[in-house]
Amino acid sequence: MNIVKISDAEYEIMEIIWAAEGEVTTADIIEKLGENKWKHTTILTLASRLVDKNVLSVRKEGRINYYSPTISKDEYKSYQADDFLEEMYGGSVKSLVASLYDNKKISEEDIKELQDWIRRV
Amino acid sequence: MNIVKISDAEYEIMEIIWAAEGEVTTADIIEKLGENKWKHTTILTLASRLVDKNVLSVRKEGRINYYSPTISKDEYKSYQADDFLEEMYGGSVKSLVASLYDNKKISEEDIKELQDWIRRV
DNA sequence: TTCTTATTCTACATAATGTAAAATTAAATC
DNA sequence: GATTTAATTTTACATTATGTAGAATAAGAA
Repeated sequence: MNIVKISDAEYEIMEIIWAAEGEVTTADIIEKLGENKWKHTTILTLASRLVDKNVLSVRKEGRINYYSPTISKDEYKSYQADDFLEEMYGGSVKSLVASLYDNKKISEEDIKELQDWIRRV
Repeated sequence: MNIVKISDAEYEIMEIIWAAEGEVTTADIIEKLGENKWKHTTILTLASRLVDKNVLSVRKEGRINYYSPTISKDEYKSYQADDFLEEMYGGSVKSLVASLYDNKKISEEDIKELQDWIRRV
């Protein structure tokens, strides 16, 4: 499956859908966002783009759309992470982490936490 | 310093400049790229956009431009990496690596390599 | 002074994104 | 069944980034 990047506005919609369990209707999305964030047609546009991007699927029942994610948030993020890793560090996590460390973007603490995780894996 | 993202074409120019040592002229860039990649004005446009983005600096002597990076390739990459990390994993490397691991984007081998690196840091 | 040539300006098409009105269609109501 | 309501789909449009380069300008060379 080819996961494409989604925009900031699209991501906001996905967050709501990921946070919910089971299917979500447009009304649900509007409720979570608060009526004043976007006009409802805007939300529908974003949702349909997400469907185009294969990250959201829709089931139609009468005139109601029921949306559900085709991929979990964690999966989505890991796809993006892997993409980035591949693109920038030739797929080497070590290179990524070392680069962050050398440029002081992460601390000893961060490394320690990572170390702990590795031990437990 | 605020590091912005640079486009693919811009990145190609930067790679040449990063690979060189010291200042680089337009002629140098054209030579490295091969005459047929882009028209020279295209290269100049890209270079000027890189200057706008503060990732390239230029020194003018007569009518010749001498370019040099304002940031190393590794620094640039680490900025992007940090950005990504912040955006997607709230700055936690552990979360990033765990997510990659859980979703099978990286192997035991990769983890082992990371482990070795940590030991030596 | 005129010609070359390197650089800067201006231009333009394409794609992504944010945003939403207009049109359509399905359901509810009279 | 005809009409109103409400949800979805279509169409639209401005803005920005990007790839690409021709026109205009300016600085040395001849």
